[in-house]
Amino acid sequence: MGSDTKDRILETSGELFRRQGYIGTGVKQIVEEAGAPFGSLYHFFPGGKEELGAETIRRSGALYGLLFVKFVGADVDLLTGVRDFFAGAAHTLRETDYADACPIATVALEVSSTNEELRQACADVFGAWIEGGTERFVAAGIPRKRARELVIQMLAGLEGAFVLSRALRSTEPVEAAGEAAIAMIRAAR
Amino acid sequence: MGSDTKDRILETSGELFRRQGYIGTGVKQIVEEAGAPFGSLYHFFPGGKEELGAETIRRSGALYGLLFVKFVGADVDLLTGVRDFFAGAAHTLRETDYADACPIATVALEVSSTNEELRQACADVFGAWIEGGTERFVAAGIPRKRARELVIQMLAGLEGAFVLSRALRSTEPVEAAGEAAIAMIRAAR
DNA sequence: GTCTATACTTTGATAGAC
DNA sequence: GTCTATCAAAGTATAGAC
Repeated sequence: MGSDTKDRILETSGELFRRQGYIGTGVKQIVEEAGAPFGSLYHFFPGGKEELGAETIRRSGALYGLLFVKFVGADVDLLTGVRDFFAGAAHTLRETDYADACPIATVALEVSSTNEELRQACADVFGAWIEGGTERFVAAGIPRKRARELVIQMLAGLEGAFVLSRALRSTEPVEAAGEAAIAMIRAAR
Repeated sequence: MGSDTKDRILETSGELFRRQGYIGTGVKQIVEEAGAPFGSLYHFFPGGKEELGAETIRRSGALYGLLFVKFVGADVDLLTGVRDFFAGAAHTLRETDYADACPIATVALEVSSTNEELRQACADVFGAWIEGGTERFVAAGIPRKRARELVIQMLAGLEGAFVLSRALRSTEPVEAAGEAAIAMIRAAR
């Protein structure tokens, strides 16, 4: 079924897009770091870099959504889960020298005004995150309308904190955004 | 003193970096849209694209800081000013088909792990915004420590909302982030 | 399906006439 | 200082042997 080579290419492109963005990552670098033959890229992705980009965005986005669910699952306290998720994000930033933040934010900003197909892929991922988060917050007893707004506020805080933390090389923004999310959730219950 | 041609180049690169990022913008496109001779770029920026990039980041960052001061000056109510600033950001997004958001966020994410000089330029801009905002919030009666945290939370919310709004083509995230900022400021007084 | 070689385009940058 | 022509390198994509 799933090809090993194709999976390796997608995993590698996901890592590189997260650190360097879509435009800043060359297809030669991807196949080289994936240990894949150059021809395989166009075998598995006939649409070239753009098709690979779209598939990478959706795959990385789905995985990051699962990471959130792992921290903030239905079985754990919402407040505790969110706190742990932000703490984990700060920890990962420090461990990776501020390279590993959101897997699709850089790409989203790069392509939003220049590539409609990739912009749509990013929009689908963000939309799924917002809807999934809203369901989780509703399950915790927050009214749906407020739940959706709250998820967007939390996600925006996280994404913006990643921008600031990566540039400043400090986890202060991520920690501050986590505190804001916790305070807002506490007030909403 | 200041050269017209150099100013036009910086203004053009600022607009293009905001929409397409640093890597996605070619020097040829910059001089063409600036109506400047190609040779002038290397006359005014001997360090090439990187020197132009650093100067553009600092210039655009300073201008955007002034825009915030224009909305949230010492003479206007803090809450009103912040509300108007977010409303203005949402309005600009709609007017520009979601192209004009933060002038340096795309560049910041692109270069944070790949170009130390440009990363430092972005860090200087964000640092100045945070410090300037902190002073304004302190002047409004908020304790310094909380003021700094609050400014970072507001700025993170804005930056992240820009990422979401541009990709989703909706001002909902920017509006939600504005509401969050207002609520947090209100609670801090 | 794998892999190499290569075509074609665009990029940042430089040289040199004027 | 202005402007054109051009370079070397890197980018994406393709052809074709195996």
